Amino acid sequence: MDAVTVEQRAERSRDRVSRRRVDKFADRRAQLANSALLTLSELGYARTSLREIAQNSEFSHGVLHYYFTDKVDLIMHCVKQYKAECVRRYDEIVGTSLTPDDLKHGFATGLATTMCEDASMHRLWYDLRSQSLFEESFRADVGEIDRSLERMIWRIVSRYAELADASPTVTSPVAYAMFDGMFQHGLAKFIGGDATAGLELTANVEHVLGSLVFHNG
Amino acid sequence: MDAVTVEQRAERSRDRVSRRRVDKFADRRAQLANSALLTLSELGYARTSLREIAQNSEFSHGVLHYYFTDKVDLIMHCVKQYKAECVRRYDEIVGTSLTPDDLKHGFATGLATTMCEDASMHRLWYDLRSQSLFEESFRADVGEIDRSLERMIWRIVSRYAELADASPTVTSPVAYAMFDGMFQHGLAKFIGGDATAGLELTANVEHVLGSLVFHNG
DNA sequence: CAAGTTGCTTGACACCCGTCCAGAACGGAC
DNA sequence: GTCCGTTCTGGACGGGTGTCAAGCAACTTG
Repeated sequence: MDAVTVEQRAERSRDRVSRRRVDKFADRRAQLANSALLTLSELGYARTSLREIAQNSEFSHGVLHYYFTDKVDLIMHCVKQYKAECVRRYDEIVGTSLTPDDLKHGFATGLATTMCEDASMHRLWYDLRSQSLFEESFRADVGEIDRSLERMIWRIVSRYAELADASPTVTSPVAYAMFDGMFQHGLAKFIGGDATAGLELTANVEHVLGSLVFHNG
Repeated sequence: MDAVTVEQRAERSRDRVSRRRVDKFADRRAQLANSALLTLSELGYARTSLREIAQNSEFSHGVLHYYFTDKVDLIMHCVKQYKAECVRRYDEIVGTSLTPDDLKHGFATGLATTMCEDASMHRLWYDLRSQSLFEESFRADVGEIDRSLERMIWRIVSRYAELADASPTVTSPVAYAMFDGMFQHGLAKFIGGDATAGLELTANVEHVLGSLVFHNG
């Protein structure tokens, strides 16, 4: 009588003894989330409907409720996936440089590159973050992503200070807020059609990071 | 046969020879825009419908199309009104201080005050700015507001440098991006329920503004 | 092969949206 | 009073939305 819920399907799928095959349920979820991510980043949260998402995938709209409990569940799964991808990108930026100038330049160009190449994804992030100011149910996940980004920025700043034999002059939240602000305004410029936005961001980030530490001794 | 359009009504109203009475047409527009602003700041752009706006006013939903051509016309009128109010607030902050520390402290507390008192308005602003990354028709107005805010910040920074016999170490766009970033993150914290967000913003802004200039001589 | 589970499609449901419109209510001029 | 332009109401229309359930297809298991 009771319908099988998405949670129960996921549970079964996790409990399956035969793990020869990868978990098809989670795979489909990820695949659908990926389609949704494309549509979301193109239309924005408000204008994206489940039917639109399904139309840009190879499935029909009904299947979304087979893999996700409701729209919020879908969106949040997309956001988590986005977060993982985002952190991965930032991780690539860190740790490859051994001198302070290398780190500074690598960070600045890395930010500018992802800003231009993944502009649609980033505007979706800012869209969802704005929505979380109204919709309380978004805040937990959005807040978690925000904190992970802040930690990422702080790793850059403190590592840069370490390499330069210096100490940061700002706290972690302030550093994140500053770079996030610059990134956001660069993104707006870029989406507005200004092709120099990337180079501008690179220069600005380099300058600010350089002036964010105080040399010891 | 042709219906009288909103533009024609506005035109007649402007052309009216007897100006003893204030322009009732523009008055009602402003009144309705004000109701709309309240609803918008409470629900956000996506979830606000014309019927909801009308319900929070003392009129019916049909009248909105008597005073505004369509939904975008209404929203944009609200945004313009918001912009005027916003600039007014910032103007109150500037020019009352004669020492650099007074200006620094006045600016920091002013920012924190409006962040807490008008939190809903500010989140609407960030909402609309995010929407403008997707909806091109929003960009002109949003960009104009953004530029006016940048000019306002730059007046603060350059005036502070002048009072302190120093020179700014960053450009106008970077200064705006930094303070905007801090404001935005403070707002998120405040709306998330953190009562110390105001004081934190004050301290952060004071610190950053102080380190944003280089003393001459 | 047959039975049963899972995956997916299709169409329906109730609701909300922006827009438009016929007409009621109002208000001043004659 | 009548008349007429302005202001406002409330409902209708077409379309889009999230959600759900009935049924079909495909695959797994006995």
